[in-house]
Amino acid sequence: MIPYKEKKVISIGTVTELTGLTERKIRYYEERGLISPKRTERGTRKYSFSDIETLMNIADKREEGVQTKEIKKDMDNEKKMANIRDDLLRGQLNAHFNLRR
Amino acid sequence: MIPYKEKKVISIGTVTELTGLTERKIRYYEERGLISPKRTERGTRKYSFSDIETLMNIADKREEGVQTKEIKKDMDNEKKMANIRDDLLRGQLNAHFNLRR
DNA sequence: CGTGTAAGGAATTCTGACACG
DNA sequence: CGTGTAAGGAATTCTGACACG
Repeated sequence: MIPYKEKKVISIGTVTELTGLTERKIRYYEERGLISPKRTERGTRKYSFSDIETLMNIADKREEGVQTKEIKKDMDNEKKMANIRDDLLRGQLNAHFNLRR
Repeated sequence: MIPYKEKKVISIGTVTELTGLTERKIRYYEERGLISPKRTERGTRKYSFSDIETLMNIADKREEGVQTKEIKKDMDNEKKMANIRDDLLRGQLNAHFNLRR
């Protein structure tokens, strides 16, 4: 199971088609730290399917009038929560298997 | 579960990096019917992760000296076998659920 | 048959800036 | 703050062809 979803291989032109956003917006959201495309040696941006999903969520939030700063805060928060959840789960699994030893 | 693997969004330059093949070879294998990238309105080729896997298999076969015609025959055959298998499975499932009715 | 290469054109992508608000 | 646009350069991609074998 290779993580195709996270592989950064899509150029910005294709992203505009997939998301309906302009290049300008996409680059601006990067500037604000909402997404982090990879750069080729030459400097062209490469996005993953995951980035595209994020961009579509951003587009929805922006339509609701949410500012990029707010969107970023929410996204960072979600990641934090996910990490806490994963840490807890890991801890429980470890405790479980340690007890069984 | 979106089929990222089949979505044709990768341009040929990225494919050369991912597969190690030259553009010439990639286009030639298309000419021989081994792969079928999508074309944008403007005419640039777009490949899927699935296409990339196919290309890597082709590269291996070519190194073994297998001709493209032979490779195509094998690939077509594999697809045929997969279809037969799927048809059989579908038939069994249908029979199963019909009997239960 | 399979692949390299030079050729010329057309579209892509990038950055920094000015604009409006 | 968020986005549009014109500007100029650099790299990408395409096709058809000649080459070698």
